[in-house]
Amino acid sequence: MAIEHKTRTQLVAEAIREKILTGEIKAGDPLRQAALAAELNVSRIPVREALLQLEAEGLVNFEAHKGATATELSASQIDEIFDLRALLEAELLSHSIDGLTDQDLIDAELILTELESAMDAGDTHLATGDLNSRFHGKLYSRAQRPQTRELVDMYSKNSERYVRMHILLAGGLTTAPEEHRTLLNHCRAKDTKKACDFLKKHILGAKNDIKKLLLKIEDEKR
Amino acid sequence: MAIEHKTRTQLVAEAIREKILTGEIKAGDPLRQAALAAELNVSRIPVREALLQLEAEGLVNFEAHKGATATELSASQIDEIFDLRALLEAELLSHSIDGLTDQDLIDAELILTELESAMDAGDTHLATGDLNSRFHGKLYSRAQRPQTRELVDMYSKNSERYVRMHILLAGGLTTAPEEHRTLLNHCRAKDTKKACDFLKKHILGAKNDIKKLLLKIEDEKR
DNA sequence: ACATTGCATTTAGCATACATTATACTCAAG
DNA sequence: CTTGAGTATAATGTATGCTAAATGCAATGT
Repeated sequence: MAIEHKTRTQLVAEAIREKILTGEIKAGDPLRQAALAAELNVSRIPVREALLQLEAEGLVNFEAHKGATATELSASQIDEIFDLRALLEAELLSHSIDGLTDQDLIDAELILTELESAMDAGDTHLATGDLNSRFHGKLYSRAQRPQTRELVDMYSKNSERYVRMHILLAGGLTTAPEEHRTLLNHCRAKDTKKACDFLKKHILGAKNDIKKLLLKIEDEKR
Repeated sequence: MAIEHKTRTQLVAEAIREKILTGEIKAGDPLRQAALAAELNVSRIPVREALLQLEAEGLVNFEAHKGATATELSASQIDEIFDLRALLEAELLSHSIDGLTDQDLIDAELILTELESAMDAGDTHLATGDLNSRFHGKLYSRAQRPQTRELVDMYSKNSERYVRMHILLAGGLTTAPEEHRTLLNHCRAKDTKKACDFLKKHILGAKNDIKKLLLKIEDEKR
């Protein structure tokens, strides 16, 4: 295994992405190239290139001569993104479900139990989001649709900070864990239609929770 | 109206994009930063940044320390991209169709007649692709789904060179113009289901044509 | 008091120069 | 003849510094 040589640009991109996802950089905040460069001990070039990458990921807005800002997602944008996720993830699942092996299903269940015990332990942040996306990822793993997968990953990354915010403010995921169990069972039964329909509902349900929260926050600003 | 100041990066990106779409740069070709910089009379910095943008658009692969190449789409990737397009464009249309005004429909029809006369005149290249995407764009114009729209635009840009290739080699679009008429009629009737189903078939039909061509080319390489 | 123009400051865009990595080639050893 | 280490070369990655655009502020005139 060759040691991998990460470029400064990649490291900087990771650093900034993390800052945005954790909320250290809030939506709308300007991202000054010089400040970031100084903070991370690099020149402005890798910072610029990292910002360009993050723009492609939808995490920052980059305006010529004006600078970059962390993207601010309005309630209507959240709406659209989750609709897209429902559409794309159902598509992925439909292509993956028949290829899922028994081992895959066991793995998925293991992740689920881990997720449940993490929630019982009151682990509201980090772990739950990660485990959640690992569970979904497992179910999509046999889809052989790399581009679709990439899209889905991008959008879930982008929604992550809002999910985290929601977990923080609402004190946990409101979407019950048994929803995941139900989904898993549909997959076990290889019932494509039921599984995909349920998945869509599952995602759209999460959307509504987050949207409510966001609308409340948008309101409070006035 | 303020004059718009295009940055060198943007200009370079447009130049390279055009080279790729017209086929001047063929799939798989390496893109040397220094050569492009010299050719376009800029330094390597804007070239690098342009290449990063093009990577986000899926036109270029950028590998650290190895350089950039024009992306090479295999038959299976074409397959996936067109599936995605069918899914996303149907989604867009479903959100747009009820909002389409009479004027929109007239505009769409005008574009169609223009397209038809261009094809009659034997204009195999440029115009047809552009008019085609303008027609589709018109139908989606009331969707109020900016992110979805952006995705769709990205993917049609990315497929464009293959469509052009197909037009060149097969001597024209095989998808008959009356398909567009049929689609337009469904939209006039505000028959969402029929319109979307037909649109999907329309896109998947184009997919199969192009895939056949691509498989033949891939075969001939052996 | 208000708008407007011009200047100063800040910040982004870009060119040049240097550092680092990957690759092709040479040459020696097995 | 093949293989492998080492070196040369060419390409990419990054730092530094200069240029140009945008923003804020002050001064001037109405």
